[in-house]
Amino acid sequence: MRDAVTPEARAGGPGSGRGGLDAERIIAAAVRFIDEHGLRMLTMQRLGAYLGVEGMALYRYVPGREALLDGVVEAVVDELFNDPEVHLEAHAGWVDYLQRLGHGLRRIALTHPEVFPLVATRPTAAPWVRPPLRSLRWIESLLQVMTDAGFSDENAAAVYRTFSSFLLGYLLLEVAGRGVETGPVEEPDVMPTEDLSGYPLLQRLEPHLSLDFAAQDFDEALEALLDRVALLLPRRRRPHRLTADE
Amino acid sequence: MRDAVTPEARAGGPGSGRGGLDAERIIAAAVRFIDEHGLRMLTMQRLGAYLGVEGMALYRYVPGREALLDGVVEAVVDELFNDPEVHLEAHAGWVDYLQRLGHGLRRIALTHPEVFPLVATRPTAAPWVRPPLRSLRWIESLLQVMTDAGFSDENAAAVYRTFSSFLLGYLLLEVAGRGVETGPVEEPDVMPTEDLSGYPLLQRLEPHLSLDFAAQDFDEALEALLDRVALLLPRRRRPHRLTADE
DNA sequence: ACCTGAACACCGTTCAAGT
DNA sequence: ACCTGAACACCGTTCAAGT
Repeated sequence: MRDAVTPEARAGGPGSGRGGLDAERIIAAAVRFIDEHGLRMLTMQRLGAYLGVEGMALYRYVPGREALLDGVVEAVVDELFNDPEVHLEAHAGWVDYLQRLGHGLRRIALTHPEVFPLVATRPTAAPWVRPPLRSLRWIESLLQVMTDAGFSDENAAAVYRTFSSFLLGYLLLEVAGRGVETGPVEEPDVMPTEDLSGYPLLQRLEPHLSLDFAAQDFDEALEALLDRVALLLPRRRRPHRLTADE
Repeated sequence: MRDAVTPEARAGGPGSGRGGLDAERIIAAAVRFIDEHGLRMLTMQRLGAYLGVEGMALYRYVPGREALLDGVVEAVVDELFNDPEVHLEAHAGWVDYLQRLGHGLRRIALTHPEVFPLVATRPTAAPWVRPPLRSLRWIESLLQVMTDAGFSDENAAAVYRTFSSFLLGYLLLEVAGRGVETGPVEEPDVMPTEDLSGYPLLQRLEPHLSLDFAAQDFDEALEALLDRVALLLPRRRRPHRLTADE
């Protein structure tokens, strides 16, 4: 629904184009605001100020705070459509497809770590829509690819469920590890490195527990999941792995 | 820290024992309040009323709302210590141990579906503490069991990470599916069964997408995870599966 | 047409005052 | 010793009023 972008000169503030509010612009500003200041700082009045306006002005374009957050989630998830690494059409088999999709969602999580908990935990439109893949278009696309690849309806659905919970758990932890308060919380008030006396193994293994095994873990775990999924395939239709030709 | 339970006659209100507040009782009431009314209804004043007192009275025992929520998370997670199905000591090998632990956490999630999102997303005491297994005692115990079973330090830590993200993703989705608003949200305002025209596969597969494959999925996925973990073991030390002796 | 001031009901939190 | 009233700063939200 691409509407003519009004004036938008008058650079200046972070609202970037003070000339004319509209829902889309407000939501985009909310995303940036959360990226910069964290979810718990987002207030109607502060978002208004961020856009050079009083908070109440936003209500002309957005039904309320909850709807705004829904819009934020939708906007962030929709970035997947503009990710050049993730083509809905041009994929080399379902393994390649799921890998691209998984990495695309991971990129979103890492680009908007403060928004991702919202993507993960906001109620979905229907009970069978599971975060973080919460766009009907993408769910349909995934089911399409899987059934085309020879998976039964049941198995295609099971893959969607498994894939969702894998991404949700993995990315939420990865993002939480990067110093994100995933709830509405105060300053972390950094615990003075917890007293680990009485926990000898925690002391010894602490270096191994720190995140930053993240990228590697992710690929391995995704690989394992895909291997397991491959076993669901009825015949000898093993996926043509990452051979770039079609 | 079992302190003499004061009067507590005067039954009546849901506060159950109006005779004397204290942090423990307030936290327990908060857990019950969230179970009954949902997280988004929990307010200092409403919790006060629930306990037969004005909201401000709580501040004598609890530093503030955030600390209260931390207490809620801790209390719920600590239920694991009283779960007769989960014995820290009496386990028949690491597979049995991880299965009991996983099911114990699932039971917690299903007992307190409205609290679990808090368990899942609240910032942890240290960056290497990963929800939902966020008790130092349990993490230590898990690492102990795994290293005792012959896993290297690196692998024991990797198992903790993998296990955590599996449980987090799986249980958060399961709980979200059971009509829980996992965020601070208004009435779900049940979408009038979304328009699925244009999404033929979603229409066709919708029955397969509904949750309630939950329990089965969980066991299967946990099994798969444990099989994968078993491959990390150096020698022929395959776990003695569920033989109840010793 | 679009924004603002003032107002309302509700938060979390503090503290002097009551009992 | 323990709770409450009143107050403060801040929410989300509505609406009559300004421009």
